Amino acid sequence: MVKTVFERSDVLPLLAEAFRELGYEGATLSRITARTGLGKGSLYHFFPGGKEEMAEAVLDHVDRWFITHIFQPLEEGEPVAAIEGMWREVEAYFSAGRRVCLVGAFALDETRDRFPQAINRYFGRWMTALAGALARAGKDEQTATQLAEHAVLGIQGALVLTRATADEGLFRRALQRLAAELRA
Amino acid sequence: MVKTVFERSDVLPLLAEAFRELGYEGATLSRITARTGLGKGSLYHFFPGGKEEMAEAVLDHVDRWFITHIFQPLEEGEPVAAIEGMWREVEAYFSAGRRVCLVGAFALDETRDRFPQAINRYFGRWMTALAGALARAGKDEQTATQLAEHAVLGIQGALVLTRATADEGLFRRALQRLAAELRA
DNA sequence: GTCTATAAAGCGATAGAC
DNA sequence: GTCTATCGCTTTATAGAC
Repeated sequence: MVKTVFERSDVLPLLAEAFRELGYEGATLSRITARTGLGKGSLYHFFPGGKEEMAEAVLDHVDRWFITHIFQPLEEGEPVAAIEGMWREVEAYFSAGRRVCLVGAFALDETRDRFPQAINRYFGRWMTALAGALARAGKDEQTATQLAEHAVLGIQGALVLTRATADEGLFRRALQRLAAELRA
Repeated sequence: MVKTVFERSDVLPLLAEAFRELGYEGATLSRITARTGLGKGSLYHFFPGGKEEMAEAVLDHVDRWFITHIFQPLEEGEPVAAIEGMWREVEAYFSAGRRVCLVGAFALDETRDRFPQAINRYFGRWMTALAGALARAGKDEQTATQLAEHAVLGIQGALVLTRATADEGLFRRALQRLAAELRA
C-alpha cells in the first residue's frame, strides 16, 4: 500500500485552493479530503482546531505571499518599478481572473465575521503600501490614497466580473486600464 | 395563537437578504426559517424545488428590480439622466456598501455553476445597457463599452472592499470617482 | 503521520395533521 | 398556508489502531 506523507507546508496551497473555489461553508472536510488527498486524521493532526484553524492558516499563508511579492516591494523598493511589478504579479497570481481572491471572497459573506482582523489587515496594508509607493513616485498624499483605493478595488471587481462573465479578456483589460490610471 | 400568513412575494425580499448575507451554502433552511419567520412547511409550499428554487426565485426577483430601476432607464431613457439616476439607485440599493450584491457573491464561489445563465445575464445586460447609454451620450462605441465595464466592475469592487474594511465612506467615494470618470 | 470507525449535531427534504 | 415530526444523509470532530 502506498502512503504519501505530507508536511503542513505542503497542505497549505491545496487547502487555499479549496477555500478559494468552494468558499468557507462550501469547503467541507470530505471535499478537502478529496482535493488534498489527506484523510481527516492527518488534517486534524496538522490543524487541531479543525476547519477554522485551517482557514486561519490559509489566510496567514496568503498574507505572507502578498507581503513578500507585493507589499514589501511597494513599501521598500523603487516605487515605479514596484507598482509595475505589482500588476505583473497580480495577473499571474490570479491566473488572469480564473482564480478568485480568497480574502475578498471571505469578506463578502458572514465568513468575514470569523476573521475580521486578517481581512482588514490584508486590504489595509495593500492600500497603504500602494499609496506610499504612489506618493514616493510623486503624487500628493490625497491623490495617492485615492488612487490606491481605486486600484485595489478595481482588482477585486475585475475578479468578480471575470468569474461572472467567464470572459478572461476582461481581467487583462481591467488591469491595463487601472495601471494606466496610476501612471497618469 | 397568532398565525401570520404570507404570500410568496412577501417572502422574496427576506429570502434575498438571507442569501446575500449568508451566501448560498451558508443560508441553511433553519437560518432561513429564523429570518423569514416561515416554517419549512411554508417554504416548501412556496418553493417546491427547495433551496435551489428559492435561490432561483431570488435571482429573478433581483433581476426584475434592476431591469425596472437601472437597465430599462439606461436602455430607453435620456442617457445622461439615466446614468446619474443609476448612481443614485446603486448607492441606495446597496445601502452605502453595507449590503452586498447577491449576484456578485454567487459568482465568486461554486454557486456560480448552479446559476450560470442568471449571473451572466445580469452583468451582461448591465454592461450593455450602460454602454448603450454612454454611446447615446456621445462616447464612441469602444470607449462606451470599456467605460461600462469599468463602472460595473468598480461597483462590485467597492462592495467587496467596503465589507472588508468596514469603511462606508469608501463606497461613496468610489461611486463618486466612477461617476466622474463616466462624465469626463 | 496516517487511517478507519464512530459519535453527535445539523443538513435538505417529505408527510400528514390542522 | 402553516405547523410538527420524522427520514436519510452529511457535517464537524474524536478515538484509537497501525
